[in-house]
Amino acid sequence: MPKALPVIDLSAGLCCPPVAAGVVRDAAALDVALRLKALADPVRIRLLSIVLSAGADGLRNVDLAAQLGLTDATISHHLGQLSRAGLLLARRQGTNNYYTPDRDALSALAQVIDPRCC
Amino acid sequence: MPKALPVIDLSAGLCCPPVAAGVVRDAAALDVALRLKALADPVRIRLLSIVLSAGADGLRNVDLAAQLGLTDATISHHLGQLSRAGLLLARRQGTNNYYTPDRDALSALAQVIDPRCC
DNA sequence: GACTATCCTCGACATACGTCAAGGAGTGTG
DNA sequence: CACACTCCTTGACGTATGTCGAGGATAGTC
Repeated sequence: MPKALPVIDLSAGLCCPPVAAGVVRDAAALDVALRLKALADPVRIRLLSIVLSAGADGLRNVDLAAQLGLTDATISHHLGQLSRAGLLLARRQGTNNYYTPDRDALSALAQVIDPRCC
Repeated sequence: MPKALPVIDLSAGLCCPPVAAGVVRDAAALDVALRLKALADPVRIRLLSIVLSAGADGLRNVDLAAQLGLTDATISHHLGQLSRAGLLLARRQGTNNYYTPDRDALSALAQVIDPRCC
């Protein structure tokens, strides 16, 4: 990518037809690509699976940093990526930030790239 | 990523439990992440959608280059990424290479990241 | 053989990305 | 107020990535 990617609001829900439904437009392709890019990292995959397997209360930055063996700065970076893509929800409580997955957003993203579904 | 990612054979079928099924192992996370990374590009999303919407015979490099306004070298690069990730199949015929989507692989990848499905 | 078409590889360039160390901003608690 | 804990931001670093131009390999045509 030679030029900077345009900034897109990814916190809104995904609303794109599946890639198999027809040739996607530029904007839709970029939207999907940015969400997938937020997911396309081994740390973030593990992070998501941990959060998905955790209780409904969610998990904190420190919890995840300890479990993944990375610094809190790095975890904060990854959490930011996932949150900005709308795949993770944050709930502030005192000094703590509890993160929970947005299962609807994940499911919607999955359906977009599934040529079988829908 | 400070150090080079280990090379993994992605041409084989995806065989991972959904991320919501439990905390995924390092290797599985890397496998899924690499496949998603192959998909996490606007050009490759458009490319896939074009190939998915095309006939069963598949499309050639030149066809896609013309439709996307990129050079054949760039298209070759993207096609290589998708093929190496096992998401695209190539069929050689004379000097032509016809590319078709691997719908099963795409569907499998979608199911891995879908917390609703399965 | 000469020419053309298709595809791939290579090298170069600019940009984006993951990680950490250091430090700052809030929010509790004594 | 002082201290501790949690989280985020910034700057720096090495690496990876997308794009192109140039050129090479193979197959088909005249």
